[in-house]
Amino acid sequence: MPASEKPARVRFAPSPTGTTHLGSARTALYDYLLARQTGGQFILRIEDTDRKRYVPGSEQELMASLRWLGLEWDEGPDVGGPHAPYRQSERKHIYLQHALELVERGHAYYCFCSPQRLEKVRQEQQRRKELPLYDGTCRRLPPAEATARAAAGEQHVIRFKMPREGSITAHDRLRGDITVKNRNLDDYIIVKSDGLALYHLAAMVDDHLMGVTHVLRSAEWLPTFPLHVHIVRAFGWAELEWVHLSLFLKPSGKGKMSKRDTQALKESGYSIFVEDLRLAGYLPEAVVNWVALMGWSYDDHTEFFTLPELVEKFSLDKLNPSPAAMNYSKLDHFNGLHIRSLEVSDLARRIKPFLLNAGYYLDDELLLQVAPIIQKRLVTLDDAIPMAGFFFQPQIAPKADDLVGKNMSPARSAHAARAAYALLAALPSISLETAEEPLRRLAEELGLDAGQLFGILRVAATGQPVSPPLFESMQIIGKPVVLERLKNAIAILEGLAAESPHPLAQ
RNA sequence: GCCCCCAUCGUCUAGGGGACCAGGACGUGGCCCUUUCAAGGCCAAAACCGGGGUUCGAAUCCCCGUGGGGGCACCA
Repeated sequence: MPASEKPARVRFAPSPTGTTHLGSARTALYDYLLARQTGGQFILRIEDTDRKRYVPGSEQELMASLRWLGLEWDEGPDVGGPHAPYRQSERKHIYLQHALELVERGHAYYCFCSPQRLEKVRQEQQRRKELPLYDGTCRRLPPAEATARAAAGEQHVIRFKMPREGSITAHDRLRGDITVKNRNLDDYIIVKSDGLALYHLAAMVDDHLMGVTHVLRSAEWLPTFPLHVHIVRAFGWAELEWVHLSLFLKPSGKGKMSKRDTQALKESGYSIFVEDLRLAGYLPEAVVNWVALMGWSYDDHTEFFTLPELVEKFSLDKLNPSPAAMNYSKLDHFNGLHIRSLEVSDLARRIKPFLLNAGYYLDDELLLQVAPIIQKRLVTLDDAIPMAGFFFQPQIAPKADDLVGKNMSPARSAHAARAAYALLAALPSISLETAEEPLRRLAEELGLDAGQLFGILRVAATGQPVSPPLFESMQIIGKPVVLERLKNAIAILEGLAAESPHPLAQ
């Protein structure tokens, strides 16, 4: 185990504004891995300071998705912890108190400008192709006057008083030192007129109060990163270890996912939402494995990882700063790999809800027999429905054309089926051991390829031209039912032969 | 427009001055195996954005271009 990091207290801090997507899942995964690897804590904090964007139910979905992925947190809104509450909307007074401290110490000031005026200023700046920054009107107010006006109840916000000169250098774990001139930074609003803090203040206050050591977040935060460091330094708090993770790009690699891309992706059967992937039959193990490898690598030859293995092998030093396009065919590959590594009973357990959902009556014993023969063939759990649904249907309805053997006439197919019926009927039971050899000999006697005969039997017994292995399937279906279905197939083939316009065609 | 980040096969990546006519994985093509479909095995095609430096030597370090991406809210 790499002991390079001290016990890390990390936080995953999503805002409850929508459905959990893969980018969040990866951040949470890395948080979890770092915490578990170093013997630290994984904190879940809900950043719900913007009540306008709050989506009811998203918090529940978020927690369900994290738990589905196997990422349990040590402290959070539902499990509590030493720094509760873990929901920012419940910590309003804490932020306000800290903002006032900043005002008193000259690092922040009251601003009484109306949103309308600010909008006008911004438009003018943009027309003049300038950086749209606050023009500093209230920054020049005498502090005593500003405090008096605020105390008198005048509408106001609190802005951070950005130094006008010089620059700030902050360290990012993946990119090294990042230096920005202070004049390119704004006097950001840190407390809104409703008294609630913005992310910039709230997150920094919480990270400090909660003893967070490492901040892992998306690279989208890089532009405001210097502001956050300014705030931390204004308070005189300990510097954090900043890790800005690479962005996730849409599969084409051209930019991040938009609403439209998200919809288009769904139509092709994939999704960036964890919930959708679960519903589509992906294993949490596969999603974790796939997402872990987008922006992180171990060595050249190992790519298959379980969560415990990732806890052991993960390292911040192997993180890659460049944006990564999502490769869904690789997700499919990982899903197949993880499905194949499952115990049969586990696989059966996971397939069950998909079969049930598709309306198939479920016999657990039967499912346990079916699972091993489809295990190598599944890409998603959902694939079990078209692949093995017939096992759970009392009736099958093979298509007449499918029953005709390859390069054979209906009459000849019927003849072959009758011969196979006689052979199988005489067997004590049907299995690979008992039926394969005799059937191969029969094919030879009939002048057929084994594939031609087996094809007819496959469609007759399973109702479909593509199925799990024939003998294993027939064994599961059972001799009486196989014979009954074969009889039915013979009847269909004979009917087809009777109406055939080419009686001589063989 | 301004600020910031990034830059190796189609995609995810290894590589941190000589071990690289650049390795692995997905995908693609071919072959083998084979009762269908898979799985598995083998093989192949496929990349260091460009230009300058530094150096005996650069995919690797520096600079400049170019390209791509992100951000510029009383959102997070």
